Amino acid sequence: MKRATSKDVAKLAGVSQTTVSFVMNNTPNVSLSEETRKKVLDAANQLQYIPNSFARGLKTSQSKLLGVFLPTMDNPYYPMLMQYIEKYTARLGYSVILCCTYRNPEREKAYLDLCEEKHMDGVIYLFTPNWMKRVVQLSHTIPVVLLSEKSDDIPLNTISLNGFRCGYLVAKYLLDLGHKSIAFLMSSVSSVSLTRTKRLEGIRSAIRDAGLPPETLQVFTAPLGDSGQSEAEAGYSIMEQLLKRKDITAVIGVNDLVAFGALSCVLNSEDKRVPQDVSICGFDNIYLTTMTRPKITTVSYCTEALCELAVDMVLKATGDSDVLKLASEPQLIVRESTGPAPGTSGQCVSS
Amino acid sequence: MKRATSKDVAKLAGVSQTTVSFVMNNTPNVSLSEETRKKVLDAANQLQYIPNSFARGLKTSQSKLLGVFLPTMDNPYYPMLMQYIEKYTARLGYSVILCCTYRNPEREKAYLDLCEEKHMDGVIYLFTPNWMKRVVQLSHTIPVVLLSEKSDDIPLNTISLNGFRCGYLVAKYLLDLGHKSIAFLMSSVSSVSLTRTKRLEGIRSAIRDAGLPPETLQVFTAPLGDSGQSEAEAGYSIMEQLLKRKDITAVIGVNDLVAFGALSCVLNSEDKRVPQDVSICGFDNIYLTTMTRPKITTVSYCTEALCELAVDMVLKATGDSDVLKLASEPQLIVRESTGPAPGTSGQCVSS
DNA sequence: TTGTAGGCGTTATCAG
DNA sequence: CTGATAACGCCTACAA
Repeated sequence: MKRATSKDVAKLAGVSQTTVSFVMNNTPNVSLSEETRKKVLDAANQLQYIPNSFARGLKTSQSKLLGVFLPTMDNPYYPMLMQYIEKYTARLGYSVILCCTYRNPEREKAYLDLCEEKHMDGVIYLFTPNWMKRVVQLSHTIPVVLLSEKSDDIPLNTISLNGFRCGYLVAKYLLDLGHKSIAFLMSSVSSVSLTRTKRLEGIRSAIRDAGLPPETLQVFTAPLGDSGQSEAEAGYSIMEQLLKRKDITAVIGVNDLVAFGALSCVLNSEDKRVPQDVSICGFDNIYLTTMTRPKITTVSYCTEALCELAVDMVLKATGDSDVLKLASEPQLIVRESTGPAPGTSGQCVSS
Repeated sequence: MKRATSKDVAKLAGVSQTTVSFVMNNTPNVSLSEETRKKVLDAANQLQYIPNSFARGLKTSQSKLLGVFLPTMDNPYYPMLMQYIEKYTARLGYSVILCCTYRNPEREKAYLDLCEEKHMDGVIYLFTPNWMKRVVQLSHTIPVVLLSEKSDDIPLNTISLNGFRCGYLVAKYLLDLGHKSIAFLMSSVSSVSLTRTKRLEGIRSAIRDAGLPPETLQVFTAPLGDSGQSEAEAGYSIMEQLLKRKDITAVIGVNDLVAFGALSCVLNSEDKRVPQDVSICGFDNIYLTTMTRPKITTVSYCTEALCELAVDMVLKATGDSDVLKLASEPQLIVRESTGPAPGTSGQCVSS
């Protein structure tokens, strides 16, 4: 049973294809009689007419498709953003294609090609591209927005997550709480990402500003397993080591997953408590951080708003307009997993 | 700058469009000279020729698009399946459109329509549809596969998660461990789903088979917040109540998220320990279950294999062939969160 | 082995 | 206000 075409509708309604098109699209600057309109609508309904998007695309070269690039779904951060994007685009009449790269440049490139082939109306990157050259090239054809870390030398619209500021915020907060020996926990995948590097820089900067020595921060990187859960594993295993030491009083996970792993570890130890003995915090504000007890202190970027903004930018972009660079103002979300350093009176020195 | 078309390539290569088409598609039963082939390939390369999928679709009515329906991304179970599906389809040259319904029938219907409009080559449902009539209708046009609970009266290809068996497995396991008073924890969204009902039936059946009274199982439902994290919240808050009682020795979450919430609660209590005082387990085998300490006992359905199977079914389906019904054979994954009932010698009675 | 020609279902430009 | 008619870019008999 073949699908009804606009021609069929026209025939049934006793009008021309053109008229059908006008009615279906509510074409402006065309006024048709109520009668014709109704006739067409009825016919369309009766035949269950659904416009063929191929034909339409051929004419309009609009696909109503958006490509969303992400490295993995294993970190809930990405599905969360994905969902925000989907929720918003659906309202605008666009659909979303999942472009999961697994941090594999080949896959990334393949999806980039796909974007052209399918004439996607826009591309949103939730991480820093690996094929920068190709992405920039693509951006001449299709609007691209990066929702990740900003790199000044990239000529692409980007909404920066402002990793530096995130790191600074967290570190300043811990420093104000009296912590003098802080650990930064990275999984090995972390090293890849610009965002994560920036977070580290931010932390270091806060320490410097506080007049403390660089040794205040110690960085630990766990070897990587193969699967995504290894981020939490990483946090757990590094924390196991750290528990043997007396000096560390605060732990910053490179993201919430790592922080979660670290927290699990401490929760399982007999002698240490969070936050009385160790403070733990992360970045991203994924839902996990509110599901644990204690709930995890973290940094949020108003992700939903940023996602909507990214969509707006991508859809509004008119050809090669000026490159837009925005930075989110991250917010520290203090919850239960952080507190004054042990042996401190605990006054919060912040302004 | 307009995209190159096959006509451009033909002109540059000094051949006809037809030849270009032949070369690009490696059309069988056509042998062209190495020379022409190379000429065309070079020209295509030089012009960065990418076939226009609209035009191609218009002829072939294939979109190389798959619609994946899921209720939410908040439960990691769904992103996990989504990722499995994406990983596999990408290899087969298909892309995936995220159809997130938020359990809202209107959205679901809208996406169903979209599937027709975009001529998707297949649709995979990761939950039980709400517009069964519409889905069945759609299935006459587009292959549909359900990866969820089987309902005998639904004329759709389905891979059943076999919720009944899942419930049975878990219950039998706990019963064998000597538990005589078991709680089943549901969030209020759970009540919607067929899968979850089946799990409950399976549990009850196991109890019956063990010759124990129905009161062995007590069912608790938490009121629903608005967001997805409330599944874990539900587990947590119900567990808070249960901790005040002495009778319950084992808790089954309607899914891993609920189980996780329950676990968090117990972990935070002073007097109870998992699994010594309470056993906790769930369903789905999401990555969270291995991230906690103790790791959570759960049921797995070999989801990756099932996802690939679903994709195969959807792509191989030739028109209205016979409806295929498969059932997964779920596997109990015993981890650290379950153990013998308190006061039991703890022998495992299982064969 | 290669080229010609027609059509897929829309939209858009013109006349009427 | 409505109706022919011509593309859009590709595929595919069929012809050469």
